[in-house]
Amino acid sequence: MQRRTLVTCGLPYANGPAHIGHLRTYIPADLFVRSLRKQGKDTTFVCGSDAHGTPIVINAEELGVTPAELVQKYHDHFDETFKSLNIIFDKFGNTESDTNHNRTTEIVNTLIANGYVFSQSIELAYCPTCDRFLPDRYVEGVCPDCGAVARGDECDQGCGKHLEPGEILEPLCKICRSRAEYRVQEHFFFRLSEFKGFLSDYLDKLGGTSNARNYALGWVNKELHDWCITRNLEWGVPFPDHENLVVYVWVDAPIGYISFTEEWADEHGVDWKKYWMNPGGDTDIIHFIGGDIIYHHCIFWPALLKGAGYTLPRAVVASGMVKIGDKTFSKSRGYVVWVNDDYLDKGFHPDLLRYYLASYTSHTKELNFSWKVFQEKVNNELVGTLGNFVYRTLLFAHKNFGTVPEGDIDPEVMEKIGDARDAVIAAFNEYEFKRGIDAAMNLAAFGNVYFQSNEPWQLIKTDASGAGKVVRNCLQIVKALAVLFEPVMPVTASAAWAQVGMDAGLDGASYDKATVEIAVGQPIPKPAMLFAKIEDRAIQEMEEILEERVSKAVKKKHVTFEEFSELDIRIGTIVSAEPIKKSKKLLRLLVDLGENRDRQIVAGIAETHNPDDLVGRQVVVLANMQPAKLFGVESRGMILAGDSDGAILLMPEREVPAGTAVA
RNA sequence: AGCGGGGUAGGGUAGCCAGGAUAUCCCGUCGGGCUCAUAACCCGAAGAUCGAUGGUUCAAAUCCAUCCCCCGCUACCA
Repeated sequence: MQRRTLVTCGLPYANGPAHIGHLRTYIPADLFVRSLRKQGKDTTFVCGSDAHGTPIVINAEELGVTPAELVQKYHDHFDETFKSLNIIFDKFGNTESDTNHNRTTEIVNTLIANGYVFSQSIELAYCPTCDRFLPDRYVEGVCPDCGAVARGDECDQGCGKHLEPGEILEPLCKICRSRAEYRVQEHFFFRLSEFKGFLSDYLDKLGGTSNARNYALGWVNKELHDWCITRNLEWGVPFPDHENLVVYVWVDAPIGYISFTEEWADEHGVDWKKYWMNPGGDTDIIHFIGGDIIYHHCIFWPALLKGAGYTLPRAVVASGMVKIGDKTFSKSRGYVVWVNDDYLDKGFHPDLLRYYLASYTSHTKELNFSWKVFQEKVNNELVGTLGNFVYRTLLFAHKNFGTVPEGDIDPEVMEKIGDARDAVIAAFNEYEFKRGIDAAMNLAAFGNVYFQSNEPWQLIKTDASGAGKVVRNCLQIVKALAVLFEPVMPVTASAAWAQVGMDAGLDGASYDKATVEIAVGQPIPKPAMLFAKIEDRAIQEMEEILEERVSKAVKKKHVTFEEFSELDIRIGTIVSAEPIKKSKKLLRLLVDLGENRDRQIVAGIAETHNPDDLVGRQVVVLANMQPAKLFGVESRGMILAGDSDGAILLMPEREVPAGTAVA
């Protein structure tokens, strides 16, 4: 009995449009699925929109629409965008579907029945000003373990520990910056800690990429905390018997993988349980995800599945993140390239992007997106090597023969093709997409050498059958290239396939077709070029768009005189200055601002200024700066300074009384 | 400072997990060839103490240790 494979992609969050970063996961996954099918493997490919969670609720609120409307909008957007790129899922679902609600409820109930869920009354951050319980990502406070400033769900700058709701100290509402208070509420927890031993064994055997496995093992070897799986929201899957609570989005999102499979199976008369309720059975589940959600897929998710008795994933393939111009993706800073606005709508062919993203570097490494590199790869590799070989071969064949001419296939040529095919298959199966594509591209380069060194354009004058033989060998290579490149560039590969006169489509063609001798007499129609060069102008335009987006993002808005008047800027005299322990940049200053008491101000000038030299100097101070604690020292004001290669302190032209106003 | 990712010819990259004999590929530079092909293609050359030091080994870009540097996020730059 043949094993079947289920491939999934991390669910796009239905809260914004698709950008290039998304594609780093989806394109290789699609490539992988196509490659499996070319090996004759029974493969199903599912994905869908992640519909729940706080950001969607808040964003919908701001836009004046319902969460459901917002989700539908982006669901349709992703669905269309993926299709435009020929990323073809068997099912692209939505975690808000009835199937997913039902499946999530069933799994939660099973976990409860199996004793893996317990309830506990916990204190949760509640903002009296906003009148709501604060989701963890809207809470800021102090890490209970290391004392660093932390986010509600993770001590992201200190010890890196995952924080459960209610753990954080001194909570602050991130929305209105006011002090949050704790209110007691009953919540439900998943006994993740009981799965430590299981996870340790499981991860040892987990397939996929090593970055996922190693990262997760690092966590398992530490301490696993039980996991709060309920939230105060009205949008999501209700927690059984508790109408005011929904299931945490990270529970129902991956369950989407199951429910999408169910929906697909129902539509095709297949039993979904063979996939998901078949532990130790004959199904391989492979998750493709971005490197940012390894924790959820390698820790929480397998524990949930184990606890509820479902099939465990066999592999997790985690892609490296995409950067832009060496900067991390950031919508707010303008470092983003949109799939539609910046690529498809500009008329670039989807296959080019597929090629670039899959072949530039190893799948697990960071990829620094650059229009310049994109252009170089297209023009040199796709146009110069692959496109040129195919076109020169086809045009020569068409002009001189019109059909596939007679002539034996060189054993050396067939061997090269066979080697390339094997290398491509092996590499793709190991998630080494670049290596596989390089192997295919090497075959094209070999084709150019073969054509060049055999000089058919000379032979044709004196020895037509000799030229024919060379041409048939080259056509064989073209045929093989079409097969090998189909997973990467399905549209272009199909075009090449048709151009060598194959009448059946390339879609169902197995890898083995690469070494099936091309039939003599098959018509070779007039070819069209597979790839067009990308002009400098087009790239320049794209670079300008990106630059403009970045500069727009950092541009500051105008302020009114009234707004400016709210700033209390005064001249003060530094009374004392001393370094702050453990900090290399900060000084603790006492400044006379003409008030009863000197102000304590923390300034980040330790690297450029000696404390002793500062005493007695006059500086310009923003006196009504929001007080803040830096390294545990309260700062009530801000010293103004030029920011150029270190701090350049602003000073008055001549000495004035401390407290003199600046306007 | 914490966490993450890196340091391989002028630029960008592969190889590192499973250590071996001329370190990959793309671009650039220099010289040559070809003219079927999208000024494409082919051949050749120069160019790398594989971040540093120490260790393991017959053998290290690859394994171990220590250190340095760069980038990103967060964070002290209030």
